[in-house]
Amino acid sequence: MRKNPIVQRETLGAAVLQVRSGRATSRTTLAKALGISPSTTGLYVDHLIAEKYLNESGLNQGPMGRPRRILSTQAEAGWFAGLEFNAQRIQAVGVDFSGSLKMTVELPLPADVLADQVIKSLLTCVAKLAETMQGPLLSVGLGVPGLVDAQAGIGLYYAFIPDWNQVPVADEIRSKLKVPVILQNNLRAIALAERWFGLGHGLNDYVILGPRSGFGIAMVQDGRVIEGSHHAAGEVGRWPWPLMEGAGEGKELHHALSAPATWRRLAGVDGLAKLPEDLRAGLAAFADSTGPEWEAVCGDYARVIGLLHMIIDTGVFILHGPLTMLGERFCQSITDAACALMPALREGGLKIVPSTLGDNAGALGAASLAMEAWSPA
Amino acid sequence: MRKNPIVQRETLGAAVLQVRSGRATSRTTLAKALGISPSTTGLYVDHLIAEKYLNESGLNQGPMGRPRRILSTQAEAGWFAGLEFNAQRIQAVGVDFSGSLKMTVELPLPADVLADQVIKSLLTCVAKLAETMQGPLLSVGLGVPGLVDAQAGIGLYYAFIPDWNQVPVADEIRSKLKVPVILQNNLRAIALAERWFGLGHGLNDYVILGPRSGFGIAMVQDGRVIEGSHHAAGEVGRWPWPLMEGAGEGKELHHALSAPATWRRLAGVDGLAKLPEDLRAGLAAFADSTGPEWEAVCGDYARVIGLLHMIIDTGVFILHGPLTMLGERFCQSITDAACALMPALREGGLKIVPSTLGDNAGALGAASLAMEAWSPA
DNA sequence: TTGGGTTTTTTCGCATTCGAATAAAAAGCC
DNA sequence: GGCTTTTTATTCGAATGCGAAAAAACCCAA
Repeated sequence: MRKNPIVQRETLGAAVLQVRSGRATSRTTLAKALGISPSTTGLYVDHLIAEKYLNESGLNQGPMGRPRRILSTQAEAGWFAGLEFNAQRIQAVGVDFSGSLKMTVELPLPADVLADQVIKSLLTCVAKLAETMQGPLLSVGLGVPGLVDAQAGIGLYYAFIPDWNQVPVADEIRSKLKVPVILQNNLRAIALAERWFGLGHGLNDYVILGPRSGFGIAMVQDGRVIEGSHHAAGEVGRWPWPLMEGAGEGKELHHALSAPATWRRLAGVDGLAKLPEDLRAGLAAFADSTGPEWEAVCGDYARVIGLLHMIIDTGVFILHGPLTMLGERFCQSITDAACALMPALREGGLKIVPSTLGDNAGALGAASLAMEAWSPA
Repeated sequence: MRKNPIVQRETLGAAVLQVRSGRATSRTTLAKALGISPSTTGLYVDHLIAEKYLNESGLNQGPMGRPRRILSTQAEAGWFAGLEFNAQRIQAVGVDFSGSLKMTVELPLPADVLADQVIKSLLTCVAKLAETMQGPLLSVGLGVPGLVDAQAGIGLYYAFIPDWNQVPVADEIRSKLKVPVILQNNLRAIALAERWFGLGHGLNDYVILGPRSGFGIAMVQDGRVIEGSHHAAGEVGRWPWPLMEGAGEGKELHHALSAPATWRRLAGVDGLAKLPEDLRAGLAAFADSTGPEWEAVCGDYARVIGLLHMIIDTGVFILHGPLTMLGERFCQSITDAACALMPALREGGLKIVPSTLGDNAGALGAASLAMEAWSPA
């Protein structure tokens, strides 16, 4: 038997993350992934197995040599809650310790909802999840709309909930549930969701395009989400647009590229026209569209994405939200238009792809937050 | 006496950096800055003093308690070379171990210079510096124009030196001088120069605006320079401009905002007009200018900076290069124009300042690279 | 079946790093 | 001047993490 006392909780958490993500499958690969020695890694793994967070699930014989003892996360060790909301609804997911989505809950919010009630409803969602999820709740991730101070756990501002100003959501929920609560902006949470549940698996640099009721982006550089000095990185929705004309009401990127605006432009109707009941379906109808409207929309997207690409020189743009219904062709049209407008992009390898995640990407991202933040007691 | 054997070279280097920058002035503050225990810090400092890299320069009595034993770097311990070049000239600086600029060398390059001769000339510059600098050369930093793979030490591409393609500059120079050689793009080196010699002292997030023969930016986020997946972050010069018109020859940001273009626009002459002999002086003449040309130039700058600000939400923009001759008022005009065009910026606290560094900022940045990379043998 | 080759895991001694306690150096205060 | 208070630096035992070497587990070939 080996010596027992180990303490670095943070490293234990990191080890679990590596195993859960599949980046590390054995003690040796885990050692490399964590950058610590194989001997120490052995101790950590022993500890985690003793505490029932990990287990050994068989052997993996390579072409030669002693086979690896495969490590995997113990699904029953507990679960993570991912909560995301906007002014209309809360979406919540329960994810087991292995990182598998087990349950989704959706809760509509009344019109003109206030911060207090949002928090209460968030707790309701967790309670609902807890009814079916196995084991203890380990931590909670929160995807919050608007400006967010992730470090402090405070929701700074959100236009569509009147009193959403300097709300210490994280503390409020932590005090009720007695588990760690981690906060992040909606869209930045989605960036994490891509890493854990979507296309961002092996990626270290990518940008999330989030056209919903407005237009914003989230950037991942070197594996880290960019926050900005004022927590406002990626808030490009208030770019004046079209750029060269003067500023004015309605002349912002929000009004040109949001999901409703995109539908209106494709449908060729003005701002007063009623939106379809189901916007996603409404958009899907245009998946095979052509013509000047299509060109115009793609052109605007191309311009914005082109500019972004030349600034931060990232690898991939992942399109999110309702507009994914427009499919691959939409992304391809944008790529083509961008390369036509900006010859420099041809070499740079511009790549735009629709996300494979659905409507609950935000909640999944919140769950990712929870997973990334957790470490054993 | 304490025990002697210490090995973590990297930590020793980091300790010297903290002392040199003035962030740490005593053993205790150094311990905090490095995130290691005071006891260990004591050992490291002893070692560095024994090796003549640091010394104790008196006491600093606080309001109470035992006074701090002030640590400082030993200027005579050696020196760093900072080299920067473009197609016209090399600039080189010698910086002593305390980080003080001691010497500058400038060497013009012949027209149509090739990579080989650039490298030879770089070595000539180092030799010239070595004649007067005291102590051993410790490391060399290189500010290279164009695309650069900093990690690999390779100059990838530069339009104005014909055979500047995949040049392993770092290795070539290292093999001659037998000291570490660190590479970085020109403008990104300037970003470091601001931190060590200029306005970026306490800053962790800022953007360098570099209008010279073209237009590019360098971004520092959380203390780290952003490189981009293809080493091309900040290469915004090929943005189509004016944005909404189609692409075309000469319709790029380069051609609107470069230093020569700015002069031409302010002077109201077309692209064929001859540039003044001394562009800096020529620009300085417009420092008190007004009128539609001034407005137009500031408007374009305002648009670009505004867009950038909303994307990466950084704290400060530092203007570099010849246009600093236009002074504070230029920056103020841009700020005003940006806030007029983009109401969102008013809250965000947009701040634009001219750099206090002169023409040798690139070389100083290269020297900063050298300092940051060095650690004792 | 036995022995070499290869890769993973563990053992074991060592030493760097830490923490708590101690010493040191000054100021203020009676 | 001695006392306490406060902050900085050092001492010293304890222990975490590392490296080298050994052990383990598997393949393959003779």
